Amino acid sequence: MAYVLDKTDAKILAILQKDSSRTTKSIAKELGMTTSPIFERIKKLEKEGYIKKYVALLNHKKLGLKQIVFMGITLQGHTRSYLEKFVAQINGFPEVIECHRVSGNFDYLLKLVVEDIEAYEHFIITKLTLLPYLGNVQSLITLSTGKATNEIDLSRLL
Amino acid sequence: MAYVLDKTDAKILAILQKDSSRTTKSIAKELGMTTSPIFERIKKLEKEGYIKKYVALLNHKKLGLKQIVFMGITLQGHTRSYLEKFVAQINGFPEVIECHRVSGNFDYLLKLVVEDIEAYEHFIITKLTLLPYLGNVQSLITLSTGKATNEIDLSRLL
DNA sequence: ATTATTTAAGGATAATATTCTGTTATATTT
DNA sequence: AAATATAACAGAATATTATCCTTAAATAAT
Repeated sequence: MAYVLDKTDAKILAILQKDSSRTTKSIAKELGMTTSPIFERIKKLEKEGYIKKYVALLNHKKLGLKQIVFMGITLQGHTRSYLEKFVAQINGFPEVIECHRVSGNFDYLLKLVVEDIEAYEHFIITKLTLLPYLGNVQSLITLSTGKATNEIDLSRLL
Repeated sequence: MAYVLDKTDAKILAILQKDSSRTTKSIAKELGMTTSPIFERIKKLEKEGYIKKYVALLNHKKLGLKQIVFMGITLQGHTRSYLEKFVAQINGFPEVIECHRVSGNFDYLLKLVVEDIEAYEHFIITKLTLLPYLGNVQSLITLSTGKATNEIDLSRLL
């Protein structure tokens, strides 16, 4: 039987997805509880898979990766093997941090983080265009980012 | 004078962006050092802003948010005040986790995480269409996600 | 070569994570 | 509704880590 979250679990998730360096003590205090149940709940949330992992989010601009690019891609063939091969190869490109199969005007939508436009061009020439069955490619160059978060809306559960 | 990363710093960042629950002890062992320098370097990386924050990544599907949608949006007016107002209002929508000003066929590219298509439609009707100056809207419904990470490519620094 | 400056090592301390036990509340069964 | 089983909590004890401090080694500057 599936484990169902209560509001306390939701609050813990809300806190941790904002700042996972929070201590159980600090969370316990905020929620008016002791550390034991908070600790146990967090462990359960991890074990049950509600928490996928803990990561450090880096400042990509400071690390020299200033350009975000989205690409809408159309493939020429759509057999299962084409699609699988495409995704497999995309997974090997560290520049690509997201690859979504979509419905609409493209087959795939990619998100890339690269140094600059020049590096983007280099990626296209040396990597992307080597993929077979590639159809149309449309680039969306990010000029600025107005919002960027990984926080899931949990208000429904709170 | 700007602080420049060495390879040890890059390795630490690479480790932490994969798993920030790693202890300094564990990292120290992996890099053949003691905990003190690792600890100090991490603190410096935080202070200098290379590490933005630590977060828990949640399993959105398990939390009932199964649908990812991208939206290409065109505005009717492009004065500064239009754009600023648009971004400000977008920031108030928890469904929208990313909002990028882009060049190309759209003005903005949005990424949303919602329960399902129905919830997406509800978002459009009750929230998006209330925005003034809205021009064309194109939806890209995600069918499946072949890759999704937050890990920045640090190979250049290693 | 000599002197600063930075970086690491090693150990000490403080804080937190983790475990354990007894208790209370909640739910289930009869 | 009473009895029983189950789950959640509080509080304390222990194990690990984080954090700080001092000294030594390494690197850079003079």
